[in-house]
Amino acid sequence: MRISEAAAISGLGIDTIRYYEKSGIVPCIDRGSDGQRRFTPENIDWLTLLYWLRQTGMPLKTMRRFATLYAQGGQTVPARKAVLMAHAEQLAKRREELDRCEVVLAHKLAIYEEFEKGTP
Amino acid sequence: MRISEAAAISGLGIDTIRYYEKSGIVPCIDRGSDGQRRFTPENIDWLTLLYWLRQTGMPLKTMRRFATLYAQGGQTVPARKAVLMAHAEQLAKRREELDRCEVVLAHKLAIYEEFEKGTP
DNA sequence: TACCAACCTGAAGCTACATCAGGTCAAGAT
DNA sequence: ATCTTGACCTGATGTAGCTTCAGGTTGGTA
Repeated sequence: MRISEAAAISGLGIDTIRYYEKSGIVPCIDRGSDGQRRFTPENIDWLTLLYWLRQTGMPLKTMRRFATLYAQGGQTVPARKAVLMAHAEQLAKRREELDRCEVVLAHKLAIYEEFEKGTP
Repeated sequence: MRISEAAAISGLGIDTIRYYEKSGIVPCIDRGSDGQRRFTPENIDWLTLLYWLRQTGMPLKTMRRFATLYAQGGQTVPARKAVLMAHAEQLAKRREELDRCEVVLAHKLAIYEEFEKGTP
C-alpha cells in the first residue's frame, strides 16, 4: 500500500507520516524497488494508533518511547501497557477540563442572553 | 493587582499573559506609575475565560476575533455569542474523539493482557 | 546603602507539524 | 519516441503558540 492510501486510512496526513518516520516513531517502513514507501497492514494499525494518540494530545516524546518499546519485542508489553494506561488517565483529565469549560461557556452564554433580554 | 497574582488566579502563566497582551487579545491593561501592569477584576475575568478557551483548543485567531468584538461594545453580543456557541460545538466533537480514543486504548490494553496471559 | 525579588522588553528557542522548491519515476496520450 | 501527468521523493523553510533568555528597571527591606 502506498503513502496516500495509508494516509487516507490512518487519518494522518501524508507529510505527517513522513515526519513521523523521520522522527523514529514508525519503525521499519518497507520501500519498493522504486524507493517509495510500501505500508503493511501492521504499519497501518500502528499509524492509526498514533493518530488517536496524537489526536488526544500525546507528545511525540512519549510516542517515541512507546515505539522504542515496541521495537524491542514482546517482553516490553507491560511497559507499553503502562504508557497507554497513563495516557488513559490523561484522557480522563481532559474530559474534566471539557466539562468545566462547558460550564464556563454556559455561564457566559447565559449572561449574554440576559443582556439581550435587557436591550432588545 | 500585579501580573503574578493575575497569573495565579486566571491559570495562565505570566509570560503567556504578556504574550496575549502583545497579541492583542487582552484589551486595555492599565499601567501603574512604575510602568508595571495593574489588573482589574474585569481583566481577571477575561484572562480566566481565555484560559478555558485555550485549554480546550481555541486558536489565537478566534480569540482575537472575540477580543475585537468585545472591544467594540455591547452591540456585538450576538456575534460573541455565536463564537462561543461554535466553540461549544467543538467541545462536543472533542468529547467524541476522547470517547473513540478510549475505545481504541481499551482494545489495545485488552490485547496486551491477552498476550500476558499467553506468556506468563 | 546594599540587596533581593518582582517586574520590564526584545529576541531567540522549541514542538509538532505544514508547505514549498526542486527532482525522480512510471504510465498513458500524441 | 517523446511528452505530459500525477504520485512520490528529499531537504529546507514557514507557522502557531508559547517558553526561555539576556539584560535592564523598580520598590521595599536589613
